[in-house]
Amino acid sequence: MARDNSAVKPTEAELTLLNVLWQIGPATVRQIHEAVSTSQRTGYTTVLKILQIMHEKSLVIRDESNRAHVYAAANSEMHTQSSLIKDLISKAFGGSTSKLVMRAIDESTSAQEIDDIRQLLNSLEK
Amino acid sequence: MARDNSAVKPTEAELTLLNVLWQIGPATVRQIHEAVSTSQRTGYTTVLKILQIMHEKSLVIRDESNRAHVYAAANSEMHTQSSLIKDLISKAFGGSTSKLVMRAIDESTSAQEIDDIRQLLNSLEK
DNA sequence: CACAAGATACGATTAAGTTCGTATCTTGTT
DNA sequence: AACAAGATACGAACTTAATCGTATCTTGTG
Repeated sequence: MARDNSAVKPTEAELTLLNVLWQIGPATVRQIHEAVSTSQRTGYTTVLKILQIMHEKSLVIRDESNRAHVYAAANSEMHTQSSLIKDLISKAFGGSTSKLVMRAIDESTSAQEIDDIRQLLNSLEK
Repeated sequence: MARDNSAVKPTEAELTLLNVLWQIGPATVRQIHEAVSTSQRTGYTTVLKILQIMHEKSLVIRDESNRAHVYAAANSEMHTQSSLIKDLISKAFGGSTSKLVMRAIDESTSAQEIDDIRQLLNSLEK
């Protein structure tokens, strides 16, 4: 029986690749490697290997119909973000969402962002 | 030259011990081990070893004046929470605090917590 | 002052994550 | 059909984390 992927927490390197996939959509190893290379130096086979491991963990799906396999994130960015945030809330904030929000907002938070958050709260009124 | 501890991200096991220290204050290995044992089975020397490593990393300070060393968190809970949250925002939310807050609040968030967050926003008005 | 209780120190083991070199396979083109 | 380009697969090396057994040290008490 395959492990439920929604419980798997991506590692740091894996998260980097997921960010690429969420941004550019399904892509070949070459494309992913190129995208990653703009911000860091990483070998092609390293990216390949990590994608293969992610495939085993079901963090990505892949289309093998062409010679160059096409990888895509198995879960949405939203879903993964929620899962990461819940993990942090339980491990470092005693389960309190409001404490986390309090720590998240600080002097470096722009007025625009604070406004966005206010809007969100208002939309919860109903 | 010693590494700046504010850049060190505690591992999961380390965070567990820090949570204990923040809760009960400076404590001996035995006390920490006892506190941890209520929720998980961990060997005494395992706790000791992790504390020693944390000491090397300057995540904790220790008073060696008594035979049983007394450990204390080197940084406040607030400081560490802020640092963990910033790390997550940059790695999984493209640097957007508002996106993180949006994901943090969901159907499981209590009315009380939402109210607390609203209060926080109001206090930012000025 | 010896000893036992209980403390720290140390080293070994295991697992996971990251990286990359090399081998092998596939396929379009000559 | 052979070759070269470029793809995947595989395995090894290295690092960090986590766990714990054993050795050693310290000290109050008889």
